[in-house]
Amino acid sequence: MPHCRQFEMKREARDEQLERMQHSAAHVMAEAVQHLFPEAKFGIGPTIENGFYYDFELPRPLTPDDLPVIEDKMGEFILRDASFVTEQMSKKRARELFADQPYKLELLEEIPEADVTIYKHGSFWDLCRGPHLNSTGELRAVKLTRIAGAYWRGDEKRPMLQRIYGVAFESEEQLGEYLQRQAEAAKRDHRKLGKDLDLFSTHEEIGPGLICWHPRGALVRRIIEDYWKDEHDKRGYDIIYTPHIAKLDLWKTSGHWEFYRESLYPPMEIEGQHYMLRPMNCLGHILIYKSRLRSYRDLPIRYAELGTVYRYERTGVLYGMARVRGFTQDDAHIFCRPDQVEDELLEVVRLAQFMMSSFGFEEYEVFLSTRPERYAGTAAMWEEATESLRHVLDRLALDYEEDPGEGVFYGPKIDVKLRDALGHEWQGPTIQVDFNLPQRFHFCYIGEDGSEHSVTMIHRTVLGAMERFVACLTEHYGGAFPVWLAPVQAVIIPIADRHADYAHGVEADLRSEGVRAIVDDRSERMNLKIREAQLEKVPYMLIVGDKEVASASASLRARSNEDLGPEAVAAIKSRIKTAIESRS
RNA sequence: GCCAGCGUAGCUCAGGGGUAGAGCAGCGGUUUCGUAAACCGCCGGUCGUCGGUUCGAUUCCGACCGCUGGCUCCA
Repeated sequence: MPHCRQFEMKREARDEQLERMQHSAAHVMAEAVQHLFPEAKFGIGPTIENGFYYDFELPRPLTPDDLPVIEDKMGEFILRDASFVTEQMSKKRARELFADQPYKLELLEEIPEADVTIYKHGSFWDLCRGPHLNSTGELRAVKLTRIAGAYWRGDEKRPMLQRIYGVAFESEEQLGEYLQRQAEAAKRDHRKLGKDLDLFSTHEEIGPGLICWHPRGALVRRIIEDYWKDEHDKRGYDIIYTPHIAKLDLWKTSGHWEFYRESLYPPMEIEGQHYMLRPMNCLGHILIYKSRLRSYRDLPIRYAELGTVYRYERTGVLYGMARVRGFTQDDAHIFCRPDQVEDELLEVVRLAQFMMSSFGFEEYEVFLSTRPERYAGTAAMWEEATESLRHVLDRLALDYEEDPGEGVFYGPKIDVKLRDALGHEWQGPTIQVDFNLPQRFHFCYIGEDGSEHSVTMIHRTVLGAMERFVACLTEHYGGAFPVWLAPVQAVIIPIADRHADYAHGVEADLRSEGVRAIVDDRSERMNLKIREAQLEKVPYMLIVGDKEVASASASLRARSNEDLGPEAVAAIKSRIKTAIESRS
């Protein structure tokens, strides 16, 4: 592969043989493309987490129909079993070899060493560091998975090349398993489950990236929000509400207008004043802080809001509920004295951890983002705050990765990232120190000495945004929400119409104890009702027929497909209540 | 925003230059059933929108809207 770019992402140690295969498959794919399109120009072709890709400039756009043709060609080359041979040569020599390959020439210029290596097999050669298989015949199971456009060197100002993605495995069985896993992951896709489980929708008439929460999705959200509010009450937060629009001048003062204009919805004019839909919640919180003088004794002040914000996102980036244009952040702003910063940060990270574990996320990645090129405040302030963040992470013995220069312009931050079913990484909780807004809005507190002191401001979410969080949660559980979050916790299934009254009695009994139970009293067969409840992933099914009516019981079935047999209604009730209380 | 693909009934999908079809859902009946789909009948669509080519367009072409896979971006 062209300069064998190592993927910078942290990756588990991979089977080296597999890596060689994927690497070699990329070369064979490039060879096939070269045969089919002699005028092809080659970009780069690295291995990635689950396979490989190669970028090409071609005389015509590729369509999905081209993939099998390329695969067939690759099959021929694999059969020929050409050896991979490496050769070291001077850059001068390489430039001659790649004289008609502008992208390769560009790559060559960036290699500092005097000599480079190329790998050859058959009639194909490529600038590459290796390693490779011994010969193409060692390739066992290769499949091209998709085509895509990709900017040369990831720069949207440069030409868009055509990228072909593929996977390679050591056997057909492994390839089959991989495809099977992909199919299973697709079933967890929140966009599919959102429709199947009737959780949310978007509408062309409303606009892309704007979510309508259906009753069941809204219920899941409400349970999360209620839990969130309770936990914030316990931790000394004050829950507030602030407006969704504000005068443009406010956003000019904050710097948002200047820094994020591209992501803002344009202002609207009302009574000769320009107003703007908010992209963030912080300004209302600041104005509440500033509504009176604050004493050092008042701090820290923690204002929390489930605040809906609107940001313009390019259409191509929108993704189900995970990347949208209107979303509700579980936001809070902490105003504190410099000596309180570290403890506050510590408590916020703990809260984020607590929230993640409450919702079953045991695996997530933590990133510390440091000072970018353009920044507010002073280098010393950044250093101090970054050190506090680092210290907090160390005190909690959290594994984290540093993202140098990836901080927001106004301060360093800690991000927690979750993965969805398809492997995408999404930012969940984020904790940011802000040096910008305190300056711009001059807020302060009165110290023991009676004079004004500057306040440190922390922005934070512990879930991220409700839309994205529910999307990740749905995928995490594959739609089978734990009992405490399940929109419907129990379906009571009468076997025949004559059992309906009893079923409704059981329903009322469960509901009186806060269990979300419904009776499926349609004139349908029990089998159908069970099937549908299973598909809806309802945790408990209570089947009631003659025997149950006679014994004040119900025959219990769990969505795990277990028939738990007959059980007294009182026992079922306490079983479900225990599950709810343990949040399992 | 960019590259490619897609858009047919509420959902999943078939079809294809002569104005459309299945299953499920819905509605009306029949059935009253013991752990993942009972049976019969009916209703249902300007084939995403607008424009063009054509005697004729849902089908071909273009633009737009939306969705999908990537790229770029992501406070």
